[in-house]
Amino acid sequence: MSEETKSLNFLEHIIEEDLANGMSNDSLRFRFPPEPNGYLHIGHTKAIGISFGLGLKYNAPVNLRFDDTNPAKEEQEYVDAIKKDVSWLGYQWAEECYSSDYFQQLYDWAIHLIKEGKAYVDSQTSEAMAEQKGTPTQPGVDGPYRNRTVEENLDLFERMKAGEFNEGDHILRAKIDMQHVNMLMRDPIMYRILKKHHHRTANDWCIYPMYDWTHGESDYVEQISHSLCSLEFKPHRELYDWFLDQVVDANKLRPKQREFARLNLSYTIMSKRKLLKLVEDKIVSGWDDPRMPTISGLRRRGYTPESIRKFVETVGVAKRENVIDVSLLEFCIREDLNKKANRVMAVLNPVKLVITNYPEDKEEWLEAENNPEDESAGSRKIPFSRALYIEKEDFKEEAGNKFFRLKLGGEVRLKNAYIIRAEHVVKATNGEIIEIHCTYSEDTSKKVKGTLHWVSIKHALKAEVREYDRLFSDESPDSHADKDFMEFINPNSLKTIEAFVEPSLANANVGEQFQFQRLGYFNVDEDATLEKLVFNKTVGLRDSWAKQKPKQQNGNSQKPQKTQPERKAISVIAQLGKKYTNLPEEKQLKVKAEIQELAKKVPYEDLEPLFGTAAKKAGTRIAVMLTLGVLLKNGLEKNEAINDFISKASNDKNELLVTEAKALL
RNA sequence: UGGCCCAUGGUGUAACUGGCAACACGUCGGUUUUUGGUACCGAAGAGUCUAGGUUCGAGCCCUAGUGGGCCAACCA
Repeated sequence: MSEETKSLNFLEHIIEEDLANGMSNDSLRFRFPPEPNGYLHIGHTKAIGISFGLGLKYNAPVNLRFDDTNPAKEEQEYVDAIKKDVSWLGYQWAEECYSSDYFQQLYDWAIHLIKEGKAYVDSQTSEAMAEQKGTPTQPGVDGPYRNRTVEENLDLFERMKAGEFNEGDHILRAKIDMQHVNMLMRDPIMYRILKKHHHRTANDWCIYPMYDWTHGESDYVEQISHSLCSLEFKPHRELYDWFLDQVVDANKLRPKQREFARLNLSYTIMSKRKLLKLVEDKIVSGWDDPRMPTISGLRRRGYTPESIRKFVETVGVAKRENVIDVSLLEFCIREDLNKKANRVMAVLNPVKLVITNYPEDKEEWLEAENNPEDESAGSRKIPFSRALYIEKEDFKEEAGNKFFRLKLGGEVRLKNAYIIRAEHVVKATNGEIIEIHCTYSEDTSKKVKGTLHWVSIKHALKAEVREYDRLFSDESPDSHADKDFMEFINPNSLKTIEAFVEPSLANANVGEQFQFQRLGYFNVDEDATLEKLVFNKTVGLRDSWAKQKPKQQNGNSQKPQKTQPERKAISVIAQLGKKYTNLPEEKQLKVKAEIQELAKKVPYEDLEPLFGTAAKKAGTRIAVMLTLGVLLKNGLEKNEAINDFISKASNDKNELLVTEAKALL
């Protein structure tokens, strides 16, 4: 088990430190706390992966806790969907918890706070309270009800609970500090009246606790050691700790909140509210539309749990804002499916190909390997006959020798079958090629450049294939202050094609995944019926030919990559010098030579200012000295500044510098 | 007229108590190949936002600046 130890992320460092400081491994406990008000998306996967991943790593329990404190937005449907998604991802929670399980405890603690004079009932309008709250740059002011007596507060709060008041009449607030620099500490609301049916507690309660009052206390009840959430909760930490301070028992574990940067994916959005809009506006067919970044969407699209977990792991955890390129997600799914998906042949944009020397009524069933990556996948038989379909793209009447596919007079291999030669084409009146006539040879041992996939027309099955493109045309659609994300909707994100697939697919099951050879990975959509197959394109294969084509079009086109302006030689030298004294001798020689080479390009005007380099920066001075040496050798006259610089350096305490200086004396 | 957080190749993440900036994706080239896939080999690409400071030595510590993000819902 001497696997190379992977470096730890900052959360793991925190845990290691806690462990080193005496926390026992047994007290490690994590939680994933979604609000059941929508579907989970790829962004949540990161949070899930972090907490559950830590649970796996430290062999610690992880709770799934539904943060259900707002009955106006939450529904059982979402609870079920979330549970399904988390288990589908392959994680097992220790306990299924609900914030609503703690309503009574929270209420009791609230009473305690009131009695301590740390919470009070406010009876103003929300507008009035907002006004008193101030702004980030202006302190707030105390409201008129702030100093109600404990008795009055107790009485009012009990009557709030008893349902005597209407929504909005009163709220319970913590009494902290209206002038606090952190807005969240300006007497935050703990309870509001909500006369709504709750999906679990039904009508037992008409007062509901707010997030801040609930979250830390729930972590405490569950004895969560590390409560991990995304960065926007950082300002809440102070409140989290304040609320905890009011109730913790010194003998029990005190949870700590730590924050990480949430995941952003290029060309998509990650906000539940905005995703909901796509659903409501019928831009997509539902939360599980294969174009959606939801877990259910990705699942339907053909992403595997393994690939998503790999993705999250690869992405890492830190505190910096990030936008991850979708290409990484695509890499993860390709890598996984390459190993798992059986290969089949399907033609998406067909053109008819007739093998003129193949008998009209003959058919053969040829052996085809199911997966070259997996011997145990075995093989199957596929039918071959005189009339086939191949991809339109795979034939050109004329083409250069970079084109490995079929052209007139050229030979190509039909995958798992014979080698054919294109003899001539039949065109429609509009010039479109409608048939390619070929001859075949049974000798399959010959080397040819290209191999094409195909289906036998007589045996092929029709299938609907849905190809997806990104939903948005902008890399970061919801981060434009001046534009709405809806403006970037890609109108062509779904393309439906009538395709022809090999007959072995007749009994493919919903969800089953295949590689359509040379095209990509596809799975059977749930819309498929006995009569009609429906496939989703999960992701295409890497295609280095597709990348070639644009290059050829604009001739010897220049790369789109930005060429960086060349750095000034002197700044490179200074950079190199900085580390000079720190290097092992061998490398020093290398760098020295490098500096001397660069020095040839340095004008004296660039060099002189560096004579003033602080005495301490020996490395830089050495680099300057080396450069100067080259300039002098190339005919530069010594002047006062130069002599001064050299003489000072030759008396330096750094031996390397002294050596170089003396060489110039 | 504030507070907090962040800053390393195109992207993301590393770099242990300060000591030769690494890994993955992507890009480019090559080898193999009955998938222009896979696998394998190789290359380019950052000198760590800027300016100071501490140090023999700074991506890492300190100060200031710059840039970005977050903070004013009876949402979570």
